[in-house]
Parts: sequence; structure tokens; C-alpha cells
Amino acid sequence: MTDSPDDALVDALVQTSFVVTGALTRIAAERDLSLTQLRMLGVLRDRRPRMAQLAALLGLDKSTVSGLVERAERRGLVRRVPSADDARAVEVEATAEGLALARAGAADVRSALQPLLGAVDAERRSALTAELERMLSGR
Amino acid sequence: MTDSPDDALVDALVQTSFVVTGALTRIAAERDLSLTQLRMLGVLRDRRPRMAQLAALLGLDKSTVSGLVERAERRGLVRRVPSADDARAVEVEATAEGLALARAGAADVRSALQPLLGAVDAERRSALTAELERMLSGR
DNA sequence: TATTGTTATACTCTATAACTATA
DNA sequence: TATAGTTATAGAGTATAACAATA
Repeated sequence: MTDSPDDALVDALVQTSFVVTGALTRIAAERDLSLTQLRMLGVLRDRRPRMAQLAALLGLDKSTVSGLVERAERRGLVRRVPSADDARAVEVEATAEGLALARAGAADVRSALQPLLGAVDAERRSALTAELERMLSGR
Repeated sequence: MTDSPDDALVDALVQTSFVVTGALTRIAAERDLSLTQLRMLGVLRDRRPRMAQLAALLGLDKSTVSGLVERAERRGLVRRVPSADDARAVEVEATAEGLALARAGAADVRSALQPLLGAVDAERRSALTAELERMLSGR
């Protein structure tokens, strides 16, 4: 329960998450977005989900997503499109401006994390990537 | 700007952060805490900072931390202690209950992330840990 | 004057419960 | 009846600006 080598890995994962999340939050704020709004735009880069699907993708309640979409729509970043298949359903898509913001944000993230990557030897980065991807796939 | 191997590492870091943050948020919620409150208790496990120091440690504005401490104090998790050195300053310390919650939360985090760790071969975990730690130190 | 912390204000994020419309 | 989405409500988290007390 106390000090196994695994605990060091857990600590490293948690600290890494705080650092990355902090960078993401700062980047979003620089473009007047919350982290949640930036995540939503990221999701909408290559999808046009219904409200319920978007909620599931973001891990949020549908009522929360109603508000999120409402505020983003008011800013012209997303658009609600009535579903052709189901008169109850609404699809959400990014506008051109929303897409541009999503792409700019993604570029910002890459440059913001570059210094961290720099600390790892180039030859080891691919191994690190593979290990993280293996971790993510096994859940 | 587009598809270097580094981008794959950035993506893996971001996805890892979302997964870890999601687990942390769920664990905190199970004990009726926000992620921020859990982080604060984590900080207070081995420190008794002033308000301004606590704000810096959490990366938040001092006014935000006033509210955070206020709500935690109302629940009996932390305590405000006037500084002996400076009559303007206030030190924040966890109560026994707050400490217990912090320890329980840390244990929950370890077990919640265990399945992720399991996806990485035991021999490689130490290398992964070392690389993440190197990344964190170089910022 | 500068620093420490609090308060007033305003907004976003979040979930729960109740609701409307459609299936 | 069940599902998709919205709305009302309530509370937490967050920053900015203005403030009081102390240094």
C-alpha cells in the first residue's frame, strides 16, 4: 500500500497530467476558451455528433453539454443542425471559425509541450510514445 | 507543423492526461470532493503554506483559494492558523479528517491507475517512470 | 508604499430534476 | 413507454477589481 516502484509511476503519471492539463488550460484561456470548450472543439474537428454522443465523448451530462453548446453557438464556434433521421435529435458541428480555433489550439499545444519532449532523448521518444499508447489501449 | 513523430507523443501525453484527470475527478467525487479540493488536500499532506503560497502551488488566484479554503474549513477538512511572524498572513493546515481523506484519496488513485500500469511490461515500468520524471524535471 | 488576504461581482462548469416533443 | 434534448435550479470553481489591515 505504500512505496512500491509502481507508486513512483503513479506519481509521475499524476504529475504529468497536472502539467499537461495546466498547459492546456492556459492555452485555452489565451484564446478565451475554457478547457472544456477547447476539448469540445477538438472533438468536433472530425465528427458531427448528436448532443448525447457529444456528452458521452466528453464524459459530461447532456444538460451540461446543452449549456456548453449554447455558449459556443452564441460565439459562432458551433452550429446546431436538426437531424434528418430523427426529429428529436440535434447534431452539433463546428463552424469555420470553430475549426480554425481548434486547429490553432492544437498547434499551440504542440509548441507548448515541445520543451517537455526536449527533455527526453530523441531515440527514446518513440519508446515512450509506444508505452503510453499501450497504456491507453488497455483500459 | 503536421505529422512528426513528436506529434504522436504530444497526442499520447494529452490523452493520458485526460484519462488520468478523469480518474482523479471520479475518485474525488466518490468522496464528495472536487478535483481541486483533492489536489489541495494532497498539497497539505506535507506542508502548511500561507494562502499566497497555496495559491502558487495550485496555480490559482489568491481569491479563488480564499473560497476553496472557506468551503473546506466549513467541512472541517482544513484550518486557518494566523501566522506568528506576520499579522497579515494566514497559514493553512489540514485537520486530522482532511489528512485521512487525503491519504484515502491517494490510495484510491493508486488502485484506480493499477489497470493502466498493468498494460506496460513490469521491466519497462521503471524506464517509463524515469522518462516521465525526466520530462517533469526539465520544465 | 507594498504586501497579505478577503469580499463583491460576474461568469463558466457541473449535475439533478422536471419538462416538451418525438419515437 | 422510452428517448432526445432543454430548462430551471443550485452550487462549485474561477478571475478581476476594490478593499482593509499590516509591514
